[in-house]
Amino acid sequence: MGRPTLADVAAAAGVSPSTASLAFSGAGPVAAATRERVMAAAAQLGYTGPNPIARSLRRGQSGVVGVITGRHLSRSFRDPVSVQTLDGIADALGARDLGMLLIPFDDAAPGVPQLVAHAAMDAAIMIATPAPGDRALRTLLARDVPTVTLDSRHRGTASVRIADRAGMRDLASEVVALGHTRIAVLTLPFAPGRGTGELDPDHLPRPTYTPTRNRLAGVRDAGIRPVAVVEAGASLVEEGFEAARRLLARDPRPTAIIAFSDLLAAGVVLAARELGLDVPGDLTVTGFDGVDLPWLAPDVLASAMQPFVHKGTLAAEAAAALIAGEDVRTPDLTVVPRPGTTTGPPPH
Amino acid sequence: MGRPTLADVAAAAGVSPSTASLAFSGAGPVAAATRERVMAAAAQLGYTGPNPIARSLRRGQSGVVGVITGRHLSRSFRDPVSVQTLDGIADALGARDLGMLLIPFDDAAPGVPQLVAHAAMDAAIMIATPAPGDRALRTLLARDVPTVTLDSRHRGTASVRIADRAGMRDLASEVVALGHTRIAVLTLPFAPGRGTGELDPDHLPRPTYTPTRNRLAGVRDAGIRPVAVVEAGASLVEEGFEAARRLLARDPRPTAIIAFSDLLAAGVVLAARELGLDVPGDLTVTGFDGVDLPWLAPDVLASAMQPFVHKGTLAAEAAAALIAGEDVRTPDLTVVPRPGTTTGPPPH
DNA sequence: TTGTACGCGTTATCAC
DNA sequence: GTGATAACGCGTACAA
Repeated sequence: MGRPTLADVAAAAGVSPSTASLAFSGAGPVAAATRERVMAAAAQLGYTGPNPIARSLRRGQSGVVGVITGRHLSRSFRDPVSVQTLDGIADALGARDLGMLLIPFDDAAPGVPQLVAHAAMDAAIMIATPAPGDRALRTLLARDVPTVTLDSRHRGTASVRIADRAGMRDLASEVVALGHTRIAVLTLPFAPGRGTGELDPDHLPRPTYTPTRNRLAGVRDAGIRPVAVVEAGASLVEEGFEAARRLLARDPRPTAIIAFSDLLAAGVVLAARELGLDVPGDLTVTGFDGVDLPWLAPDVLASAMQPFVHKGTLAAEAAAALIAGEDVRTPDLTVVPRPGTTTGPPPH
Repeated sequence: MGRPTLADVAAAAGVSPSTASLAFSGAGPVAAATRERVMAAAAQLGYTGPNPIARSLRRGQSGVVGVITGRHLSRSFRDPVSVQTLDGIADALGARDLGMLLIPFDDAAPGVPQLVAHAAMDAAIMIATPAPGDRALRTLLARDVPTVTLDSRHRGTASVRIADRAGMRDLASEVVALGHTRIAVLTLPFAPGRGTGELDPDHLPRPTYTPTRNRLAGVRDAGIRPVAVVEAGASLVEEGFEAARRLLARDPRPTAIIAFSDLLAAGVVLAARELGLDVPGDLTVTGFDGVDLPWLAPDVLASAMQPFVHKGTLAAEAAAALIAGEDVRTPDLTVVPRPGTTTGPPPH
């Protein structure tokens, strides 16, 4: 015989299955003596508790929240942004005894992973901001899995958003206030699957990717008309490095580069160092996100700090609320300026 | 009416439930025309595939592997060692369409999380090497969840292990060959829940924590009789820093410090820098693990590189094999020396 | 090639 | 406080 079932325990204890169930779940009135007998029988048979799958079937809930990360977890794990978000999610889910099922997915790759389409989950959180039509998101919605997205609003999902437009406006305004006029912008991707490339500052397409759109709007809100715009293919130090080489080769050289993420900005700083440029003496650099990059010492990026952990926590709480059938409305989070050491007046 | 079931689809298509099931799973002969009708009915009703929970119950498998990490994922995510291991696990599980359920657990905290005790999983992988009697491991074994551990052997589990004793012996031998005689050792914890502290080199307890035991044995294999031993409370840069301050305050000062992890060794290098000591001119430092610490530049730690990603892959494959009911025997992995820049002859 | 019948292990509901 | 019954949604012998 295989694993004992609750029915076996009940039989051994001389009670009905329903009573045994109550004894275990504690969800009903059971005489202390009866409970004792049930527990004793369970111990005797080596029964370690209700089969979680059967319980899930009966209750119609799996107790699991799917967390959709970028393909290759290595990237998510190495990216300080995802790490903090995941951390917040893990904390909040754990506090509710909800499981966290990690599902790597990349919309650029063909096919939809089995797990997105078929894994048991009561709700899902998409770590990466999905573009409109994102296949994972579509699949989840088709399955009626309540979904939480970050940074962007989609039909049928709850979303946790951040006031990044205002944050970028404030940050960019400081650059303007310092006297810069030849300002270049290094953006995040405008849409999934686009490579790195230079754009015409006067004819920028509308980014479908929300964070890019908001931050671009923030730059404009600050009254900046960039002398050059480079779109990075991803938020990576290497991308920032390459883009900065292009921007810094221009004549006249920009006196400030506004990057849409700290990782990109870090790449800019490294490129400037390699060219023998002083930051901020020769070049002002700003980032976004407010992550900790000790290896960039002695420089500390001027940035806008996002509350990533809190973002994760709110996302998980939103997921829990969706599971409970509640309506979810999450307030926009705000970003906090971080002065850093990478801004200064333009060289004359 | 709620979500449509396979029975609904079958009814709509005018076939029996079993036929509809076969049409979806593809596990039996179904006429093309019949399949068409079933799929059409499914599309019509918005049926997105078999309910994963019911399917799990029926098959007796959940398709999920639990991954037990240290409490607070932030720590695991920030620790380059865990990150690489998780990465390897994620890759190998994903390739098999197995879900990865992340379960934070700390044996030092009271209680066993619900998830360890009650989550549905076909197998588990413990990222952190469990000490004998580890409560999560005991719980998993009581549940008959096939479990894979790293670096240590336990009854009833498969294990992926590394030849760290030999690796440490080789590394330590090089320090000896350079002529050092006043060698201090900075170890990992001997057992869970112990704090930082200095130990008597002549009366060391036997570490219950396997990696510590093996690396200590490796140091002895190299013929070293340490002048001082400090046990770190955890593999953290800060711990290494504090321990190094103690060790470097000794008179006569050790000329070499052998640390049991790169993070600890990095802390040692930082402490040496703060004291104005030259590495390796005044102090030789070695680490273990072979992780990439760009922020320590220009120093690169002499170390022994563990194949963490591969370790994770093997662990996941072992888990899959256990699920399939196969016997698992994983070969010991070897470590590769990394020369680094932190070793040299002792000052005269 | 298709249909029937049953069981996976649990829990909600209701009667006693 | 306890027990009988049904149902959660599916897969699979087995019979047709």
